[in-house]
Amino acid sequence: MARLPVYLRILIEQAEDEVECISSEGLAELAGVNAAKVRKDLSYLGSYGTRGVGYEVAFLVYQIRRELGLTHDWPVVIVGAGNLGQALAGYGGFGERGFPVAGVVDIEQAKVGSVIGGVRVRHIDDLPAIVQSRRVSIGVVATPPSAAQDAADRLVRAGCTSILNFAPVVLAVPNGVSVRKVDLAVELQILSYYEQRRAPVGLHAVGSNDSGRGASA
Amino acid sequence: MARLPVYLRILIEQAEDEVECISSEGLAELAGVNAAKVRKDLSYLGSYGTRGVGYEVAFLVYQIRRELGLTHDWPVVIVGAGNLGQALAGYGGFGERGFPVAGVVDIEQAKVGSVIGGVRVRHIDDLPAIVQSRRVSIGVVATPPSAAQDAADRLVRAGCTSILNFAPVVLAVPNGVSVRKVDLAVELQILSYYEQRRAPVGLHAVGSNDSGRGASA
DNA sequence: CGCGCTTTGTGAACACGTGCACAATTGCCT
DNA sequence: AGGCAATTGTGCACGTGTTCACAAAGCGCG
Repeated sequence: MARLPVYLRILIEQAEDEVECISSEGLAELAGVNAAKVRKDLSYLGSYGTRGVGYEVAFLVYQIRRELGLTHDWPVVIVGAGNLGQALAGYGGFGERGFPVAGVVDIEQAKVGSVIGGVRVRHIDDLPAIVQSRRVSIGVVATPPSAAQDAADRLVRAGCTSILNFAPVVLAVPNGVSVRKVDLAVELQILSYYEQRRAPVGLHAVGSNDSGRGASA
Repeated sequence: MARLPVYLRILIEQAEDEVECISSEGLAELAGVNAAKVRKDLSYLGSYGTRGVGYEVAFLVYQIRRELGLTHDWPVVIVGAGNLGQALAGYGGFGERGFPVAGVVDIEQAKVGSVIGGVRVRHIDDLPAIVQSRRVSIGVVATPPSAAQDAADRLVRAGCTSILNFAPVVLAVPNGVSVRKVDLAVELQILSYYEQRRAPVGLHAVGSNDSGRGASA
């Protein structure tokens, strides 16, 4: 269930605000989803709330962390030290959320040696060493499209079993390797689709034609 | 349909390789989906292939572009000139795919004036002017979480009707405004979920337990 | 000119995720 | 101690998206 991470983030925020208990309805509103869905998701966890009261925030955080495998850090290695790779390495959000950057590698010698976000860029030939020594199982592909499949192959050979792919290509990987794709242009194209439907000829925009994630004000 | 952009990218690639005609099965394999799904998606476009032959690539590209509203460029404005905002602005992929960066704004005067990817960072107070003069309808939120809602509000007030949100928060927007969220940490957490399920106690990893997007090699 | 091969387009079964509604359970207040 | 209000957990119906399977339709070859 792809909603658990969202719940988790909200619950952690609530915990920081010293909220000890939250109802499914409250959590649903914060997450922008249906209350019944929240309950079903949480009950699927086997997690227990207390009827008449709600869910204990700290306990839920623990349970979701456990379910998501976030009881320990997952170091990630970034392949590709171009614009995107640099941004990802420099973006502090990964480390904070339990995904420290174990290394950044690139195929170009010219990029090797520079330091990004406290991590020195190493050559892609060092990938197996990094993956094994740091026990990395998640690789991030931040290369140009033409190099993405090679990057993925190298990650798999080095022992990574999960790949987060930012390149706009469909990666072929062996069975047992998970791939998730983030294609920024696709997101924009979906938005443009709704934009275009909104006002076909520049006429009065009408209808509640949102992307399915818009919330009323 | 969120798959059209994927088809489009593949078809454009095929066109560059001088492929003139493609079958639903071929396209399906390249896109990593079911052939029947491809046919249904394309027939939903009202687009016509020729039975016994396949689809004419150039015509399909045109049709999908039309459906997605990609017959003209959609300038975007980026709010937040931090790590992510800089990367997005510097990332050439946007402009190439029809989404030129019309401007980058930040609330901090210290960031104003610097040039990123050929675009000068301007103050967020200039947002309405940029949006109106460049006819921007898509805004990108690349701020820290705490500033994201304010950024979204400003975008909406300035006249944007679509928002691509990189901040890990649920944005509240008026009806008629589309929001799409890209949360990098969530993607990693989903991967960690599968990682954790893969080898509960470090035992022999088994099964075809992929994320639903893995392709066999 | 007709036959067979290939591929599209689509009707129908199926699976899945969603949302409602309600019984069960808990805590609180009297 | 008992009743009431609040909230969870879940059976059920519904809508959506997916997949199969097959008829319709075009192309090439004999």
